[in-house]
Amino acid sequence: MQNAFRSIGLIARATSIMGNRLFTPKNLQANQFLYLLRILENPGITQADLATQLHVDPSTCLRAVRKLSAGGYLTREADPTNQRRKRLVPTAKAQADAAQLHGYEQALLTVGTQDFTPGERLMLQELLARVAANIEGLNDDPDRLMATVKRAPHEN
Amino acid sequence: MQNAFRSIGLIARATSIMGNRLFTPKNLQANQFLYLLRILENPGITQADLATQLHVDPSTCLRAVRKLSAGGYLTREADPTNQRRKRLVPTAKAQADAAQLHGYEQALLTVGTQDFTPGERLMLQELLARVAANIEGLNDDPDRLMATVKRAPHEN
DNA sequence: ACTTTTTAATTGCAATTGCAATAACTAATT
DNA sequence: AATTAGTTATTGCAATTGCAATTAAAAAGT
Repeated sequence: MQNAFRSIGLIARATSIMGNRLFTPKNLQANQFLYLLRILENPGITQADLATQLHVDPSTCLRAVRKLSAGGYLTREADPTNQRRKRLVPTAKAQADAAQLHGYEQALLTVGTQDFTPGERLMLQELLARVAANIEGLNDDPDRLMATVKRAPHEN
Repeated sequence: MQNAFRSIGLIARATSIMGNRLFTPKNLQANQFLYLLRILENPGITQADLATQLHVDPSTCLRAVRKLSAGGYLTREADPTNQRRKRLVPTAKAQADAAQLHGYEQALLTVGTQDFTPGERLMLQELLARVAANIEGLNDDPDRLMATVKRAPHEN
């Protein structure tokens, strides 16, 4: 049996490529659909919070959001209480695509777990959510992973 | 509960960043350690096969391998039976780092599943391996995913 | 034997990414 | 109130990525 993280990497690369190919006709490359889904579910979210949710660099988030804005999928409204914060609000165009975006996510799950029992499907989602939480915990203490790597380093 | 593929994307991005940071002191950026692990486990593997295993573009694979070669981690030996095939063979330097690379993979698993029972850990690995197989199956029939996306397209 | 098709590795290109540093604004401290 | 520290968004930069097209070699078909 393979280390679970190898499978995770494979699946992530494969689905990213498929998603980008599927949505390029709508000018939604580069995982922009991931950002759009989150904004649709959290209207008014800020870039910083979105970057945290998606585990991408704030600058990466900025550029994806900028492209979505240029494409007419969202507007960036300054928060009256805090001039720096830009609230990301989906447009009607984004709302029109929401169903297809969720349909894509659901299709991935359907095909990816096509031979699963409902119980297995639920189990997978639960276990992965826990792994994600554990990995996010490393953000607050990155050295913990290093400490867990026990073998000798063989420095150059 | 989140769609499993969201968790997969999050985990993949987070671990990729951590891995790159951990191995930059050894000049192993850009997921090169993933390639090196596979080559260590499959000495003599060709670039095409490696690209298939890792689900990356052959050109991406070429450039990662080229950097590993430049860094002294492997040699590229022409296959006598087929002039085109270049067999990738790990060097002693690569062997010396093998333990640390496996240690990193193991550490990821340890931390990522720190609150799991052994049974849950095994279950996760099995379910993910099956998902990976299902997703790879899409390579042979990419339209199947599109067909599964049922919602209306709302073309531009 | 000759042509066509497939395979393996490669290159140019445009686009995305993360990191480091910066700007602008807000909060906290003295 | 003034200075310091922290937050939010941003930009320059170097590096990686996937796609499309190219080269070279092998296999298949005629």
